[in-house]
Amino acid sequence: MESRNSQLLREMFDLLLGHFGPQNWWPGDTGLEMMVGAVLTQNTNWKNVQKAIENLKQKNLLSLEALKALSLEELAREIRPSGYYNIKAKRLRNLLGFLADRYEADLEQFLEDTTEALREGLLSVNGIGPETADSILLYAAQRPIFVIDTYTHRILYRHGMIGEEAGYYELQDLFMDHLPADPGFFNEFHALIVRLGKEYCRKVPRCDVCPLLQWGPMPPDSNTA
DNA sequence: CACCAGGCAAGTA
DNA sequence: TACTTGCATGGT
Repeated sequence: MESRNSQLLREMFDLLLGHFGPQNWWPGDTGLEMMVGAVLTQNTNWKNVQKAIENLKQKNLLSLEALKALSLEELAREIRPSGYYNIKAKRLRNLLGFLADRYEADLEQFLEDTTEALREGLLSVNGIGPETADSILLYAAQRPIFVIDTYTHRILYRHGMIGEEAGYYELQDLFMDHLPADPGFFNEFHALIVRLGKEYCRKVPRCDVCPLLQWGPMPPDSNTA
């Protein structure tokens, strides 16, 4: 019995794909664009991130050389629409420094490294946590890593598949231990989860009963007044 | 007007 | 170790 979780997750994916269709997420043109997007989207609507990225693109600043040449103030001004622009400018700067130190500022070199080394390195950068690191691994480097976010936690919790206190890696293992390691599949699944979260699985008290996935109980969030 | 968004780090006890 | 707070714009 290839575990009940495996069945649930596959059923979940089929329902979501059938209902929403393919999401075609992260249509970033380059690896660098997706890495920058991964940082800029921290706790931020993707639409705001697009504006920031568009600013960089229009001024031909979306390259390692051009970004490195910008002062922190200039960089912050360009990414202003993405919010938290001062701290995100620093974080992008930290990421650029990491690429320079470890990979000679060569994205090809970066993308050839092992998944384990990349992940460990990315997590050592101030401003890059588990989700940002995994987003870069999945989208930019196309590694079979499942990205966990707040929606994933909320949805699985409300459907009784995890405890409320479950951590990032507990959730990630749930997906990665029970599903085939396919980057395209992980990409689509994560995008569909976010889509479901946005439309149906919001915070209490604006939480509706999910119309798609009704196989489990749906407890409220205890820590949201 | 309030609330939220593909998080993370620093400060506090 | 376990909470709490700062970061900030733009859309509903």
